[in-house]
Amino acid sequence: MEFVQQLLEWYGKNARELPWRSDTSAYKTWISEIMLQQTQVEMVIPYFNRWMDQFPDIYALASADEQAVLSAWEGLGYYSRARNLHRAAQYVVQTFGGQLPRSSELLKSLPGIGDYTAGAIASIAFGEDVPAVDGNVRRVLARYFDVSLPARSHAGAQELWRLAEAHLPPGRAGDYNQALMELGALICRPKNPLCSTCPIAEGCRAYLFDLQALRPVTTRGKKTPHLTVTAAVIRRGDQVLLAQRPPDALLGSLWEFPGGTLEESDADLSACLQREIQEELGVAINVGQAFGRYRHAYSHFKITLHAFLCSLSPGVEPQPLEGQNLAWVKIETLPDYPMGKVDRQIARRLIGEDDNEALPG
DNA sequence: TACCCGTGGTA
DNA sequence: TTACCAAGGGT
Repeated sequence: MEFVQQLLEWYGKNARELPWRSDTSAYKTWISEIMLQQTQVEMVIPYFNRWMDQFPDIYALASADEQAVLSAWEGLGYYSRARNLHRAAQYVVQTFGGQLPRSSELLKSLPGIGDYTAGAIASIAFGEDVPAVDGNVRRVLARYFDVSLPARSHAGAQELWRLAEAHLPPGRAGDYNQALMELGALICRPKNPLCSTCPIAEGCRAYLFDLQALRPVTTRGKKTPHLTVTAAVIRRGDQVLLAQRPPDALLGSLWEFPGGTLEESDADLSACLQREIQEELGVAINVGQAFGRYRHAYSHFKITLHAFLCSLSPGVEPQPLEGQNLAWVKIETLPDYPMGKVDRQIARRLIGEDDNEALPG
């Protein structure tokens, strides 16, 4: 059976013990697969364990507040995954009586489940004979079969799915898919693959031709822009002002210290902050002393954020001009509001934790 | 289709 | 420092 028998044998001996592998229930498999999207195993493990304590089944998830779901997700990134998970749970409870659909095709109808995740859940939890091609599988197959089409192109993806399906051992799709992924993660790594210990190196064309570094074929990404942004820590007594971000934006539905991007027309950082607050909240703020400089890389751009302690003149009340939720929050309750990394650093500094997180200057 | 969407690790 | 990568999906 070509390389598949060797692959399955290797997987049987070398599979890592992971929290979601001891019980391949549909719910646990689903949660783990969503968390694992674009996220490494070591990062997911503690989140998965906490999640199962907090939302042990689909009913607990469906009935939870979105804010609690986002807080459980805080730090994992790609927050639409959490919002989609929450929506999908409610949909499954309402439409399917709490039972996740058992077929790959139906699973794809749920928000947040695409081709890969549908194949993974259907094969691992329900035993359906369907492939699941993720970044690991793309790399393993592109090397083993020396696929020269760009892996992320339409034609390349089609070819890789075809290869995955063509070699799928009936009745063992779950192990087969996971074995390919495990091999990609542990042996057939993007850089410095461990070909000397690879169980299928013998038949690997990339190994034969020494093309490992050129497979899979990738295309150049564009350069990431670097923006300068400002944020206002507007204090009033023991409270501070938070704004909730739009649901479909970057860091959607998370809370932040209001502010925005420095523009050419801004004379300086203070002018930028005053303009942004005027636009978003309809008020003039008094910009006080600097409260830290933070660098951060998002998925497709980088920022340097300058935070400032600010105040409002007596009687001035901020307005949600862009339809956003606003909240005056006591400092000690800041941990209750889900935030992205930079805003969380600011919040922690306000509380008095991690006094040295901000960069000098 | 290309672009948007987080964060942490690595070379 | 920068670029790339990680169990991708939505639009």
